[in-house]
Amino acid sequence: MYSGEFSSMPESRPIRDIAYDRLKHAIITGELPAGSRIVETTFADQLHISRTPLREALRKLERDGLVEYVLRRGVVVRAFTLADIEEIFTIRNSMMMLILPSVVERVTKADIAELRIILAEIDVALAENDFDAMAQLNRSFHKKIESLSDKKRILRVIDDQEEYITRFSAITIASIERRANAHEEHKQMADALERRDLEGLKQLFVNHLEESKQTCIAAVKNRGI
Amino acid sequence: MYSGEFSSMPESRPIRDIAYDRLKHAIITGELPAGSRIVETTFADQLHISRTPLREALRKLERDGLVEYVLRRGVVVRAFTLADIEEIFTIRNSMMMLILPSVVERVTKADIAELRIILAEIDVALAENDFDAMAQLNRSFHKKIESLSDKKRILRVIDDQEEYITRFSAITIASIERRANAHEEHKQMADALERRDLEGLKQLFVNHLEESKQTCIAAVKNRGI
DNA sequence: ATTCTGTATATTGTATACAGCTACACGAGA
DNA sequence: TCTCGTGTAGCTGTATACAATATACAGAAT
Repeated sequence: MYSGEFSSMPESRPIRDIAYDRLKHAIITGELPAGSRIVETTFADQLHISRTPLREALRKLERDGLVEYVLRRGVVVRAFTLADIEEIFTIRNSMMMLILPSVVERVTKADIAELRIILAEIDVALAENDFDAMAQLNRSFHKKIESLSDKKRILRVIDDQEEYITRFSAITIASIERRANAHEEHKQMADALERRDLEGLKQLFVNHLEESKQTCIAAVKNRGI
Repeated sequence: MYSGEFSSMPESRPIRDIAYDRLKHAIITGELPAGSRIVETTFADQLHISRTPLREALRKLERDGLVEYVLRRGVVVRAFTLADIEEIFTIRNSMMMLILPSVVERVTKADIAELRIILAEIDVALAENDFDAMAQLNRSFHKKIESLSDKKRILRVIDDQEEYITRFSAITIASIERRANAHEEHKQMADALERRDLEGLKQLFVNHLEESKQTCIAAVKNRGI
């Protein structure tokens, strides 16, 4: 029956997952700001799908904590308080401390090379003031380091928490000194990782995340959420 | 149309949430063991509901990580490895360390009294060898302590992780010496909390969770999951 | 003017219909 | 006996239909 824009992928995942990804992306990027109401018929029509898979996507987002469900009123994109941001960074920091030993243990020369490539790309993005690319690359850098660990469940916790703050990454990057400093810190991380210097790496992460948090909080205070 | 067993609650939550709770409970208690396939039509009939709300419940369980989804094959209750259990306790321990300061800061005399009541009830359950009651009460004890914190997001992480191991609580309690020791440790926790002895409490939790973990792992190794 | 109320409308909650895929059983041929 | 279709039953994926409820708004009563 359905033969819309997804038909090109014969082996494709269920439509509900595609809808889920789209909505999640829209929320994370801020395209759908906090407080937005997600009316099922409207969004279903917009995505050219029926309500059924859309609703299933909404149930997932509900469990993710990205949207809030009100009985008989549907879902609304959730807002965040400064306390939320504070906790998210705290959790993330704590989880990083837990996986870093396995990261240091498992890292290979090839991994370091990959990290250096990303850093070089960030250099370019920095020079070109390409904020979108920077946000993407910074995320890749962190993801790459995290992926070196084999602690799947801890990684999932980190991932879950990260989803919430990604929408503020643009804000953080907008800060001139912060984006330069962050880049410098990333380079030091790659170095520490190459030396398999666990303690050094831990300290770098603690500082890095603390700085990011402060920048994020300051920015949100100024602009509101 | 529907006038089944839920009709007695006119203001009730959506059926999908009731189905979600039921399935979750069944998984957590082990009534639905790992590997069980959840066939939509079968379970929908069983719960006297249609597939639609059941499917939405399944999407939530999927995000919880309690079931696994296979394309065009539906969902299966997920299995756990020892590595999973290890990580779950690690995460939980780490999160507890993060909330304990706020717990110690916010605890009141009334809270302590509540804890002592639970402890007295555990005394009774212990004497009567009522394992179910013990499991329930132990959980209440921990929940009560956790609830003293105001760190909502961290609490949610703890809660999420706890869901996974609850199904092993019966195993843990089955160990004679462990259940006596655990009770003793709980009493010491209440005392430390009353003294607002943060460091003591931290140490007690680290030991308590470590012991629980070891018992859990040993039991699972013997019986399999 | 204000408040209340009835009704229309919008939107969610649930059930059902139908299409398509997958796995498995069964039988034909080697 | 084994292998390889091939049909069929069972199940999932999606769409649609229908029911129930909340909201908005107009009009009546005060």
